[in-house]
Order: sequence, then C-alpha cells, then structure tokens
Amino acid sequence: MNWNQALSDHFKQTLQKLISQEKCELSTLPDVQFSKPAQKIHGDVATNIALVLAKPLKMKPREVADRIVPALAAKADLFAKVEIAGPGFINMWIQPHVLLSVLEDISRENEKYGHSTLGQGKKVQVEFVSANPTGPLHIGHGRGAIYGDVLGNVLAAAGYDVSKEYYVNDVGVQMTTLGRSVYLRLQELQGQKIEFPETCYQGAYIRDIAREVLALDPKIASSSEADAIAFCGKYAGDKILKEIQDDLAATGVIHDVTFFEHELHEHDAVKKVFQKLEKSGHTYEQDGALWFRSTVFGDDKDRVLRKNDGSLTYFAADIAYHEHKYARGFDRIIDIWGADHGGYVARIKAVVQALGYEADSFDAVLIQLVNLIRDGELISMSTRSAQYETLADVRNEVGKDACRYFFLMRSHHAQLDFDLNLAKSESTENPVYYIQYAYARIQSVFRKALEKGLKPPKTCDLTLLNLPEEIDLAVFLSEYRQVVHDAAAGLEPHRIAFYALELALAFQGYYSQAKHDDRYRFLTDDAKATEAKLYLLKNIAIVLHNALTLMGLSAPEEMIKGKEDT
RNA sequence: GCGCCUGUAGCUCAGUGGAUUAGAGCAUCAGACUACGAAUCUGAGGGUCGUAGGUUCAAAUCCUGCCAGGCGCGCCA
Repeated sequence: MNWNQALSDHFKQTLQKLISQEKCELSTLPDVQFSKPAQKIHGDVATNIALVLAKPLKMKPREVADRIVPALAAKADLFAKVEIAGPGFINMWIQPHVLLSVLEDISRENEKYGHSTLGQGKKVQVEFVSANPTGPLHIGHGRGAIYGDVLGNVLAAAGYDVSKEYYVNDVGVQMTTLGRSVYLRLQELQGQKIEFPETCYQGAYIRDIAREVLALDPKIASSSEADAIAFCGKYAGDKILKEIQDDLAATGVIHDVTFFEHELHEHDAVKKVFQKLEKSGHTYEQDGALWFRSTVFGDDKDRVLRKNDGSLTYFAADIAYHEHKYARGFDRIIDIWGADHGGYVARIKAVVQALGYEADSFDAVLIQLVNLIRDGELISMSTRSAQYETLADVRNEVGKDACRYFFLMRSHHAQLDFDLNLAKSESTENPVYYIQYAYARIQSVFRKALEKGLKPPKTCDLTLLNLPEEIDLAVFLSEYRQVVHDAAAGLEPHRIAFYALELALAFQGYYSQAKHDDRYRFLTDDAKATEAKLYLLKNIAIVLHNALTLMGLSAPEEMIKGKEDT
C-alpha cells in the first residue's frame, strides 16, 4: 500500500464532509498539499490546508484545523498522532508499520520500484549529442550526452516509450570544410607547400586521417580537387562518427537511432515541408530568398529557408527533420542543445506550431557550459587551437562512473565546474564512490550473512524495525518514487544524483551506529531480528541499485581501490 | 540595446507550483575502530538566500526595478 495515497484519500473524504456542513463558496475541493516538515518535531507529514481553507470558509485557520483534526485522529490505523501547530498547520505522525510498509512495495517491485505511469506509454524522442562528425567530442558534448542518456532512462522509468537519437549533419559546409582540411594535409604529406586556413580543422587527427586516405588510395591527389575533397570528407566523416560512437559507448551512451541529414535530402523532405508551409501561408519570398514567418509565433524575426544563391540554410533541413520526427509518430520531442544554441529555440518552437503540432509537444533543453578545473585552476578551452579537453581524455583520467556522475551533479540550467582532482580521487570526498561504497557495503554484509547460512528474506516482521533511523530510512526510500517522477516531469535527471547521495549518507549513518550500540548490529543471535535487518538492507540496496542504474553507473559488489571502471 | 540562464555558508552546490527554526558535501575545529568494510561515523562553528521595492497573515520561493557573471541576438552550422 502506498500510504501517501491513503492519506490523500482520507483527507478528501474529511474535507468533503466539512465543506458540505459549512456554507462555503467553494465549488471544488482545493488540492491538499502535503509536505515533509523541515523539523522532525513537526511530525512525518504536514499540510497547510487549514490555512488555505480559512478564507473560503470564513473561519480562522486554527478553527478549520480544529474541525478537521478529530476526523483524522479517529483513523488510528493510519495516524499515531495529529496536532495543530503554529498558525494552523496540521502536523501528522504516521503509524510506524504504515511507514515501513513501503519495504514490501520495494521488495515486490524490485527493479521496477520507482517506476510510474506518468508518461502513459507515450512515444517520446530524446535527441542529444548530435555533434557534427568533424572532430572528437569535448566535455561540453559529454555533459549533453550524459544528461540526455539519463533523462531518457528517467523518462522510460516514468512510463514513456523512449527513443534516443543522434542527428548527424553529414551535408553542408562543415563536411566540405572537413574534406578540404584532410585534402590539404594530404597534399602537405606529399610534399606540397600548402596554406592551411584558420577556418579548417586544426587538430592532429586530421593529419592521421590524411595519412589513411593516402594509404587507401595513393592516386587520390591526382583526381579533381572537388572529387578528392568529397572523398576525403566522406571518409573522414564516417571515420570520425565511428570514433564518436565508440567514445559514447565507452561512456555508457548508446543511441537507439542514428539519423543522417542526407536521408532527408534523398527523399525530398525539404521540398515537401516547404510545400506544406507554403500551403498554410507560413512562407514568403523576399529579396530573392525564401522566408519562414516565425514572428507569427513570437520569434524575434523571420528566418531564411533558402538563400538568394539558391542554397538551403541549416534551418531548412532542420525543419524537415522535425517534420520527420513527428511523422514517425512521436507524441513528444525533446531536443538537447548546448546553451550557445539558445537563440535557436524560438524558431524551432515556431516551426513546430506552423507545422500544426502542439507547442507543448516540443521541448528544447539548453545545457549550460562546462568549466574544467584542475588543481583549482580553470583550464581554458579553445576549439580554434584544438586545445580543448576531449570527453575521452576526461573519462580516461577519472573513470567512466565518476565522469558520468560529475555531469549529473549540477542542474543543467547552471554552469558546471568539473573538478578533475575531485572526480579522480578514490576517497570519501568523491560522491560517486561514496554511493557505490554504500551499496558494496551492504553486499559485504550479505556475504558475511551467507557465511552463517543467512540470506535476505522475502519478508519479515516489520515491527522489529523499530529504531528511529530504520523508520527514517523507510520514509526516505518511499520518497524515491516522487524523486523519479519529479526528475521526469521537470526533465531534471540531476535529482537522482542528489537522492542517491543522500540515501548513501543516511545508510552510512545508520550502519555506523553499531559501533557504540548493539541494537544496530545486523547479524546477531536473534534470528528474527537479523532477518528484519537483512530485509531492510535488501530494500536499501534495491533502491541504490535502481538509482545507480538510472544514472548508468555500476552497482559494485565490492570496492577495490584503483579497480573501478575497468 | 534585446532575449535566455545563473547569483543561497570560506568553496562546490541542493531547495524556488509560499507556510512551523533555510539544507548537504568539501574545507576548518573537536572527537570515535579488539565485532557486519575507517573509501566510515559523531559533534561544533559558519548564511542581511546578489540588491531595492511590492503582493501576502506568511517570500530564498511570486511580481517589478537595479547590480554582477555566462550564453545568444547571421541569407553560419
């Protein structure tokens, strides 16, 4: 049983009765909001409903509370105590066995615990990374990758049918520039004097690719420049994309779909979407260019689709791409971009509406930038000079799990300082190992129990879990459902990271009590008590495991220094 | 100039669909291992919630102005 539900049901009945007795202007019942009091002395759960109802009932808040409380207190199977406090808060103490009942839910639902039906099976596409295959991923991409990956996991847990997608811009000037960069390096390798423009890609990997192309086809330089550049571009693009995908896989990120821009052009998707927009009057011609009337939907200015030289803008293909997304049957689309694309949001939102889809069905999430900190110093990044830190470098230095967790440690709305020293340290300071250690520690207890022939039981006598920390832990475990729900509803996967850390902290505190209080020992001669402790531990482990899994982190059986993330 | 994001303890940050005494980690200081892993725990100090107003019985939270930082304002991608 979910006691939150029971509580809310009981309130509804009680209030309905009260409102029908009093002549009151309320036609509908206001939503009763429950909150966990900041102070323990205010009970397990509290509500301000008496303060909210005071005005419509034309009573003083405390009088309203006086009318509500007896009906609540009468329900002794749910409430241990109900009090009125302060201006009219109703503070409630829930029966311990009710609070503990969540353990049975967790045991039963196991890896499904924390899942919900928020998404109602709706198809949602999460598109992220989508870096052009012109060079290795940097840490900014890394943050977007982890955010998108974990958001997808969280949405799936919340009952959405999730598809993770990578959009490859394999058409356009960037690919030509890539081809030219390789071609120039290739000529250089052949001893020609070249001028390498600043606009070309400066990284050393370009030379490596040039070398490969040359080995593959030594005569390449003698074909026409346009052909050679096209060949180099295609070769380099394919190779770099492969490397990006390997890089992502090594970081634990796998996209369900890789979508190539050239597919849109092959199917005249751009032309077709132009026709659709024209038919609905959302485009016009001016100064030799084709424009999209995005100002109708609140954009700052109208946007060009086809330039006066006849070529298409990036935006044009993107419109076709989004039309294609909807055509594939997604009920909801989430695009994850770097903060530098903020100016792009309004026009895509406009497109979505112009194409006839609900504005609410589309979200563009902007991920703020990442600062890399080493020894307390900011490592400046410059793409121009190719001195940026790659995702691969960071991951190899700190390990996959630490890398992922650190990207989740901050709300995506805010810039992230990624402290390399801290991420690398295999110590108590590092939250990711702290969480994993809590899990490993429970597994260690289970190994010890097994030596005595004991296994975590399927059920137990809950009344034996009567220490305050045990009740608190059960309450905290019950909050996990809401955390996952909120993380999905608000597109805020970082909530999982904070929750997991807090749960680990709560467990470690509980565990350590045993040093000076035998009541906290798990494995004792009292078989029933031992069973109950193991049962609680099992449920903590399940929730830790679920949270770690959502974040794409391993839940290790044991921690061995220097051996994580191999 | 306009738009978006951010400003909370020395540091890094939670909390922002209002509500009882604003939280965590790190750092600092003081303590705790002959028993389930000390990669641990307990305690202490530390905050005009950027600022000035406003709404409210009640504001870190809602509204407005201002200050500071980041990003963006292309017939680039």
